[in-house]
Amino acid sequence: VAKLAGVSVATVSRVINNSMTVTQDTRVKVENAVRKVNYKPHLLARGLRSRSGNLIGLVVPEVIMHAFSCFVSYTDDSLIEAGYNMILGNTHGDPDREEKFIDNLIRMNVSGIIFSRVSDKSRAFRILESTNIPIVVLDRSLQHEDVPHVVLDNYEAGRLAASHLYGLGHRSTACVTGPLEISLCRERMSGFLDYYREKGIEIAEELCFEGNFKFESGEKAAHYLIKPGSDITAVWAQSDLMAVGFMKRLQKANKRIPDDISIVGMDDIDLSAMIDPALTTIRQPFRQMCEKAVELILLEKELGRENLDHKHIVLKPELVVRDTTKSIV
Amino acid sequence: VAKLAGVSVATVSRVINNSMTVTQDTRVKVENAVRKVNYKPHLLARGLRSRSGNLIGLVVPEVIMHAFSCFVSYTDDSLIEAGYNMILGNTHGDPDREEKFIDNLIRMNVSGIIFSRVSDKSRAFRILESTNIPIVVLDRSLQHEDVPHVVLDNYEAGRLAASHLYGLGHRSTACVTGPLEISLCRERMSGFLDYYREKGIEIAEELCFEGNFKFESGEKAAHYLIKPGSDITAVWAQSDLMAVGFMKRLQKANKRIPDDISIVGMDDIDLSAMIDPALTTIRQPFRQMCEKAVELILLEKELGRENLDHKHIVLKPELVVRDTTKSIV
DNA sequence: TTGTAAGCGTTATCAT
DNA sequence: ATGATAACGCTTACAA
Repeated sequence: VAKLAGVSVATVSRVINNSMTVTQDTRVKVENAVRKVNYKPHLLARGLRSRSGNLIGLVVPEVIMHAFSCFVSYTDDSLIEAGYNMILGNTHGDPDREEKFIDNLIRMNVSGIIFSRVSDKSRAFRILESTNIPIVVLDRSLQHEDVPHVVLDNYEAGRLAASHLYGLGHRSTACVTGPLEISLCRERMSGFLDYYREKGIEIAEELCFEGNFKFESGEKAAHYLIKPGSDITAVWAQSDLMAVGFMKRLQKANKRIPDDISIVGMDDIDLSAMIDPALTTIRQPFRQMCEKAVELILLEKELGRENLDHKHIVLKPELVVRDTTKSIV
Repeated sequence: VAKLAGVSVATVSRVINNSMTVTQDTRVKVENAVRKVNYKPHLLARGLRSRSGNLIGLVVPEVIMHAFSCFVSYTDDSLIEAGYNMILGNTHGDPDREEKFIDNLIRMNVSGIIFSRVSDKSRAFRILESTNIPIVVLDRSLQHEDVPHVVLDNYEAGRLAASHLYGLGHRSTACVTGPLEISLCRERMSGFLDYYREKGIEIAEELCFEGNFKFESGEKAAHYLIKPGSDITAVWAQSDLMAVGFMKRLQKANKRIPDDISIVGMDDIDLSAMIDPALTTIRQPFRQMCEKAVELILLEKELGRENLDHKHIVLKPELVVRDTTKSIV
């Protein structure tokens, strides 16, 4: 290609990779030629030879859910910044697709995989163990796992919600969880329950409704939990969407928020600030999680998984008080 | 690799690519070997030689906006179905990033680019013209362009909103648009205005508020349009988010929806059905748009851009009537 | 039907 | 400091 400008292909490669073993003289010559032919190195061929491409895979269960579209956007940002390109896999919560896609990634020799697993049932790790591709688990981890990961302190999130409600005087509360096959949902619930337990209040099992993070399951939860005779004064939902569904059902039943029932959500999606009344919620630091995940995977690539000092990054949730919670003392 | 099982690499390649010039006998032999070593072809090396990889790029302005996260999800679905992998670029509405990313795609020799441009100002086409990579413009096209595209009939969407409101008896209406530098916003507005004009009603320029598709600009629009003395009875917002912002501001001012003012949105995002009252809106067939875009780009890859019969696919919007519009006759 | 060898666009090694 | 040349993992003429 650009060697039609005096030198050998090797030298061109050196110029492009800023090898310092090249004269200023020839460097300029090559750079001119490059500009003239408008030459662009082929990124994939590069990866082929040097055994290290510029591709990093991101695996998420559902792009259209707010939390994950944040992951997609923010991870992409950080990767681009670091000079990588992102290849995205949407598993739709299906372990088969998950496995298939990860297989694809391996076959592309990606430099790393950032992985938000479908559920605790994910089998995909078996495949990954046989390679030495750097991997970081994002958001959905298992407690006992040794794999590097970046997660929220979900137990603390539960305690935070509980402490806010308890502080406002609520003694009779309920909890709407995500799918309990996802371990972070169990952790959140434990945090919530434990806090109340420490205060001498045992939340009955019937007051924990298992939803699926979506709007409709929030509505269902309200239907199930708020019966005539129920004395619940507050609820924590493990996603804002469920919280909003809960509110909608309540408003239909002519309950007033927060006067009759206080509600806390989780995630702090845009919607939370838009609705009326605006939702009190627990914010997850999505952007920071993605930044850390990218940092970690780059580090892992450089040092090897074994030599990683801090393989486990745990970030803190933050309480955002708006208008759906109210003191009842 | 797997040629340690009797044959030559060429034969292995033939087996894997289902070349029919191979004996059932050796085929079985090779397949066994492949299974034994758990051999996986390198997808990128493949693309290098055969000049046709399995990668297709998707360029969107903002992953976190609902419409675009639909594009991401649905396009990925269709691509996976067709045996491709998607590489995603989030341009954040920045022509520079757009250009840079498209450059990257070209340098990876992707088999195609599906492209939802930043705005009419996008310079990226200049780069693309110099290659013969198949390209399909999704959603945001320019009227006079010859590039293959898949778009909504935005003019018709405007007419649809207008005809619904006119049919309900609304004679004094306003319109909240997206950024007018995006041509589809202008088309939508024209459709809306033209319909009313044909009925003998000229909508004054001051009654068209230019927003940016987001919630806040809907609030601003309401603040601007609904002054004391204004006799507007209905509004069309070019995005559901703006419609919801509009509603929120109205509710704050103690206007009743739809009794005092009818509202029509656009997109039919999940939120529309969640809020109270549920939003009447114009639905875009996002899934279908993505399917068509993938079909088109595959066809373009096969036939060449010149031999494409139908380069321009225009899909129809659909009115979804809910609770924010009401007859005033 | 199968093997041999060339080639895709890079980088890495080894002379020079 | 630079040039040949091999190599990366695959596909594809062409020859056998």
